[in-house]
Amino acid sequence: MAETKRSAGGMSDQRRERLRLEISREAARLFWEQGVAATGGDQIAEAVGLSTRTIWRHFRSKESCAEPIVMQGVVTLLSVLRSWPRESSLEDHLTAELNRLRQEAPPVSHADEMLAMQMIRLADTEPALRTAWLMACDQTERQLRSIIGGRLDRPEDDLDVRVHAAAAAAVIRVLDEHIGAAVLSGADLTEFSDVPELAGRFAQAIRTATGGVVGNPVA
Amino acid sequence: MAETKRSAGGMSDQRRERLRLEISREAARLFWEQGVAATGGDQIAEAVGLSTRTIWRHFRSKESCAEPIVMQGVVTLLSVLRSWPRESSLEDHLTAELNRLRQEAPPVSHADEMLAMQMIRLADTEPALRTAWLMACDQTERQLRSIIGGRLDRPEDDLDVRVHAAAAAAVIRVLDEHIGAAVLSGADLTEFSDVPELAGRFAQAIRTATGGVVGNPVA
DNA sequence: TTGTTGAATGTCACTAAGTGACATACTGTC
DNA sequence: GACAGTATGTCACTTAGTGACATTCAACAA
Repeated sequence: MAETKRSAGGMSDQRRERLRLEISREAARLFWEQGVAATGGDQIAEAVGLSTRTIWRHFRSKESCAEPIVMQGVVTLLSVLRSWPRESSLEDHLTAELNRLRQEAPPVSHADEMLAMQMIRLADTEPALRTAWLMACDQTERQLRSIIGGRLDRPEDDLDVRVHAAAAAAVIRVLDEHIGAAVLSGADLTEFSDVPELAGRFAQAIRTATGGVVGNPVA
Repeated sequence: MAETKRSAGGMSDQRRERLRLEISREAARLFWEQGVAATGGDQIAEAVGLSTRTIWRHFRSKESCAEPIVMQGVVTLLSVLRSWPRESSLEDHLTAELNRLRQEAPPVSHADEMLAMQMIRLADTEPALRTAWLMACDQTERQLRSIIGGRLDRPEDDLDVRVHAAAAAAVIRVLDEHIGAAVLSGADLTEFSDVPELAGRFAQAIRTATGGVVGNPVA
């Protein structure tokens, strides 16, 4: 299990995150295969090869085991937004970056993306998982605050920044839910393989939800 | 405990909601006074005068006991929006209705509003309560879908309608968090007693978040 | 009044989520 | 190789939450 080195003062954040993700993968697989209620902490622990006690050291509750894998569904978009240079428009940057990622090694595996979509789907009917999904989106929103705050040269706890971040996070969530549902229904995958079109939809939605404040290049 | 009559086929929804609210009030009070972790199901049950088993018949989890009271923080706005006539602008309708409510009997007591704010405040540091708050906002969003769908003459599961509803719900949530925090910090209550100003802020935020689609009168 | 019916509640035993405490194993440093 | 600190395992324990069945209560009918 030891794959990465530890830095001074405890387990490195990176290693901790990797482990959480590993647990999350197994938990999500079990949730999907047999339902949340039918999956126990013992079962998750056994699947990942740890003691049950250790699971609860890394997650505060059973449902929250789904959060990291569900986050994988938005980390790509989030990291792309973090590298958004001030002189580019949202559409241009998104299109360029998503195209680049399509060719290079993808940052998140296809299997993980499927698991994330399955969890979001389950969240539609299982209240326990819905809380996990909403908490993941809440994290997204907090990260968007610093991104948008930086872009507008304002503190990230500024009210307007928070309002814009919340609106942006909300539309990203709905689009994610929509795309996930479509993919899982066996819909045409090609519908979402047109990168400029997809990037345009996200960009346009964010631009609209923030009243045009987030989208244009800034001086 | 019997206060309302039962209609055919079980407890009336109204009576059920009243009971849930009553439980929620006691739970919220205890959560605020001694923390969520230190409050047990038995304690909530005793405070409201029911058996513990009955608490779990009405709520799926301890944290969810906070949802109804937290919802009270937005029901007023939501009911005002539901009565929004097509020929009015959002600003006009909000101002008129909030003014009317200020004079007539308020639909939700001041004590309940304080409890709601306290729960939202706690949600900032207690993950367990944050899930309850986010779930309450999720309910708000679903109701906004039908309101916005009706206004735009579109089905409520239409993608654009869902996107607009999500953005609107998100900004309402942030404004609520902001106002709640300000009130609890002992800030000037008069800052929020200027009805036209307050209505204008909500209206403007919703209008912006929906790209101007929600706000104007419709033919 | 009395009997009947159906839903809400109470009681109690039980499962499972989650924690505290302490022993052990691992990992990097000297 | 000894040392120090952290992660993990083990086990007892608390408490959230459920299932099953008895009881109470409100409405309605005879």
